[in-house]
Amino acid sequence: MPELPEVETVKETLKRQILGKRIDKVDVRCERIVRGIPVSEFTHDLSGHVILDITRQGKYIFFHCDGIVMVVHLRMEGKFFLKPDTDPYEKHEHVIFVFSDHTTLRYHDVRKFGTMELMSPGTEQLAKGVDKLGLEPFATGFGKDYLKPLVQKSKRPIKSILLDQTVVAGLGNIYVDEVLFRAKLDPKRPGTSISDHDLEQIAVFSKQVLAKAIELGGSTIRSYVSSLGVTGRFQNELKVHTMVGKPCPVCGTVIEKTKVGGRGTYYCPHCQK
DNA sequence: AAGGGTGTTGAAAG
DNA sequence: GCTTTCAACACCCT
Repeated sequence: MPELPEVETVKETLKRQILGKRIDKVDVRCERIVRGIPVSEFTHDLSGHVILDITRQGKYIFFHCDGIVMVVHLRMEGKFFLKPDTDPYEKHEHVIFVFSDHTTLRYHDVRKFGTMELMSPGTEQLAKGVDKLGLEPFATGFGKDYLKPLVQKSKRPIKSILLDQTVVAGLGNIYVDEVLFRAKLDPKRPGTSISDHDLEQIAVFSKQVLAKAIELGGSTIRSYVSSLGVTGRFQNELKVHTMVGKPCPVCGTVIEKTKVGGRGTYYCPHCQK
């Protein structure tokens, strides 16, 4: 369920629920989720440590413990649930963190794409993927001038450029469609064709859309079971994404669905040039 | 009922 | 390099 607003919501919810808890043991039932080190080392290194803080960068979540940092990416369908340790494990609960207070944090991931990796405190910026992240839309310095060389020197479709996490950290398939609709840009336009004014629009709407989505707790589409902290309400604000066949809220033209860079893409063929 | 699609990303191939 | 395609996996919907 991960784009920046959903990950932010998960992070905030987790902070309220598990800060200060001590990990007694970790049960890994799907080994491929743990990256970089053997599972035995992963569980050993986390056991006995207290969760002191939880932070987010792009779509990555950092669990800061005393002496170790766990870097998690939810990929397509990763979710966390807090449950009593007496609850039976469910089918897709692949990593279970058992706390000393007999609660458990369950990592649920139907497709098993999510990742967890351990870093020494202070080196988490070097984690794979994190090391190449571009600026978040809210970061100081994010704006037209930052985007200019990254966008205007690329022939790739503007949508693909904005999905590239080394360019903008945090935008994903939903919010890119929404940003490009508000900026009135055809998702297939090559980066080289994007004007300075367009870049300004992209920067402004990236901030605006993500801020509103965070405020509403992210989006819940595809009727997911509500996961920890993620029963968002931004889906009610979506203007194009998932709206194929519906009228454009601006001009009434029927919203179309196409494919850009292999991703399902919703847009208004009249408004977005 | 097989095939295409799904809020991601990185490895491989061109 | 840069850009595109595809695989990782399980499930849902035509």
